[in-house]
Amino acid sequence: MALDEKIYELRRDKLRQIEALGQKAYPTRFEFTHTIPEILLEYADKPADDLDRSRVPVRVAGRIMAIRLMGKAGFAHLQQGGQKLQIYVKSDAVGVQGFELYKLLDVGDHIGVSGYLFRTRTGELTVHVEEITFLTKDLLPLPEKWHGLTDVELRYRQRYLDLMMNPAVRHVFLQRSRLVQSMRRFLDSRGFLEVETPMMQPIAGGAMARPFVTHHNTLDMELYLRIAPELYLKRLTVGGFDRVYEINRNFRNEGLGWRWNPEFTMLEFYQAYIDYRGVMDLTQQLLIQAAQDVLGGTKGKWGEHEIDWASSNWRRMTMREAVIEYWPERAGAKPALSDFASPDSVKTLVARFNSGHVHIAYDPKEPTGKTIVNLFDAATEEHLIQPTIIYEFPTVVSPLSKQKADEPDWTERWEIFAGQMEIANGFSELNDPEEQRRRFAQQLAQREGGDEEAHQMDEDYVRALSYGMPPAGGVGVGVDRLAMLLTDSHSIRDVILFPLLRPEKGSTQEDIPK
RNA sequence: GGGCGCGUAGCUCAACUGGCAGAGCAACUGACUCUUAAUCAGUAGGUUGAAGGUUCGAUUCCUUCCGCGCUCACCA
Repeated sequence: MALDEKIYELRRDKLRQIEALGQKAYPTRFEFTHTIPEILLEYADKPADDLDRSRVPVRVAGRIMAIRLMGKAGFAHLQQGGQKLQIYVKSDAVGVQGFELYKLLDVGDHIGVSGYLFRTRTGELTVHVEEITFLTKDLLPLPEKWHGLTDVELRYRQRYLDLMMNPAVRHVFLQRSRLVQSMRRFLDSRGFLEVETPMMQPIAGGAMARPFVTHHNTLDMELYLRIAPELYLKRLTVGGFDRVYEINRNFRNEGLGWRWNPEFTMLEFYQAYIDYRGVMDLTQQLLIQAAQDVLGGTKGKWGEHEIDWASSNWRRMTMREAVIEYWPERAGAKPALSDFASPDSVKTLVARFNSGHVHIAYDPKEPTGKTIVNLFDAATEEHLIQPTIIYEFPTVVSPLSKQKADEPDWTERWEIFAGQMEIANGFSELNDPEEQRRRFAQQLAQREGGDEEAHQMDEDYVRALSYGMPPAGGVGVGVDRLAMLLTDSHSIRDVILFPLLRPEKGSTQEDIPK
């Protein structure tokens, strides 16, 4: 028998003894006067004399995180809302039966106590307990008390223990919640309507990624988990919702990594009658507001760096300007704008870039715009720590964006980078149905050329555009990555409560031997 | 899929060059009515991830497998 099974049995036995003392094993409620955070807020600064004079009566509940027994008295710490409060239990005050109950308690149990507040000799605010109410038994032992839980796998698999034992982890998820609230407040106050669009889609559109596939039995049809809500949100702008947004999960069947999780949360919003410049400004404001709401200021620690979200610290440059700006010294003289103009000149640029130590893959068959994006990623991404807006993206990688009026090979599209991550993507929405059909056809050709991520044709979407979609700007914001940046977390798994893990052995039906 | 690293008690970690598998916490028993990493005395807890190999002898060296982490590739 493993130790935790022994402890389980021992504690079940204690639970029976607790019942024998007249307590319910799993009571349904406990009336409290304060939460532990409320008590700390109200009485943390009250001197001992005041407490003795007023004898503040309290009823509080919490989980026992430490317990010390000394003959006929003892101390314990209760935890609630991530905060701890000490209780003092002595036989004289709780009676023989009450003290028998106290002796049957373990670290991890939930109890409620009533009594009054006082300060110990060392000055710690403490509840002088007069009655203990047993609430719930912890049948399994908690992690070790001062090293806590550090095993990364256990932290993710048993996040509840992680949250219980590691206050910093709890704080990250509180911050994440604040972030989402901030974004909702920002958009709601500007007249945006929050909507929910399909997660299961017959065509996985709106981004370039491999989708998850599932099957609906009654309709006997293949469905894809969405890779983006984009095409549905834009159908809503056709329907007359001029300002819409959605905060929800996307699913992409790709690799995992420090900034990639197969399911991730994205904010997408669309506003009619403004272009990519309009949503660029709006998104910058949204991010600054979010930073202020989460950080309480504009500056946040990011590893060895400090990211400053203040508007004065943002930079804006075109993709081509960025490649020029961050062109590595060892690759020779900086390119000129004209070097991006033709397939041949871009090919020469790649050759020059690769003559340095860096090397990017180059496929002569791929469209020139794709090559330029590869060049951009290789040359600049590591430099983009502070908030930076990169605008004007090649048309060939932007099948849903409007072209620049004077340069049809380029679109009115931008991305925001910070902490070496892409965190937002926006553009003037392509609303010409015929051009949209041509772009889809172009994507199909790439798909036939072996690009599994190329966009699929969506006839219903083209039909919607044919009814006339107002000019609009739209944006996607990676909520998880933004949460990482605002909480100094360096793995996306640290901002997702239950990140995807390989299933635990013995956790599924198939693993159980017959 | 490639590379690097890790796997020892429930948790956090030791074990020298290959030589009797250990400590703290948690657990159990006892003492203790202001402790807070409570203290003191005692008890129990292990197929060292698995299988095989080398060796008088393997936690240690080798091989394969399993699991996990990091990283690269894929991810516009």
